Amino acid sequence: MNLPDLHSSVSGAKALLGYELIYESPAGVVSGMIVETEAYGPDDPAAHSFKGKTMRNAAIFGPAGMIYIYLIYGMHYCFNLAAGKESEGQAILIRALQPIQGIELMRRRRGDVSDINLANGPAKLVEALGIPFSLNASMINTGPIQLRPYETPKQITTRPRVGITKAAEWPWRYYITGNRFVSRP
DNA sequence: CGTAAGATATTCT
DNA sequence: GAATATCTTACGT
Repeated sequence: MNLPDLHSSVSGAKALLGYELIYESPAGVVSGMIVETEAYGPDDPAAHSFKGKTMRNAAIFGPAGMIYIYLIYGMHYCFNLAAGKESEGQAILIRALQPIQGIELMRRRRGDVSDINLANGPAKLVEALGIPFSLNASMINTGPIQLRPYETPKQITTRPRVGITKAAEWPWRYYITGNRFVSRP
């Protein structure tokens, strides 16, 4: 297997940087290098799993490598991977990609934006890759979504997570230092 | 450069 | 009724 170390959300968030995330659909192959992630849970008031399992978040409680896709603000989808042991409720949010394959397809899906803006945000990358919500609760590397090593980051920057109010000071956001495709350097 | 508003599903109070 | 792991457009400095 080409899976990174997902034994916890924090170690997985760091290990995923530099991996290539690939989605193969009938429309074509699109992929990008993961340049920014955030860790959620366990015992994390900002995590969707904190208040227990619901219909929406059940995939977080699956085995490491299960895909969790959720709808936020009624409009945007975000892509996560479950981490840790089954039913621990840990997840890693993929926040930004550097486009590699299928850039023309991404441009068509994202509309009239500059290349830097194709996938430099959690909802942007889902739209750019064209990942459908139907892949929620499926496993990475067993279906159309694949992960493989691409590049080893030279340096990783650690910062507080973006867009949350609970546990906002926890430094669980990681990105490749100096990469231009990070959402908020 | 900056701040503000709008879209609107799911969950919690 | 209010908040939320967001993005885009509009408008003020």
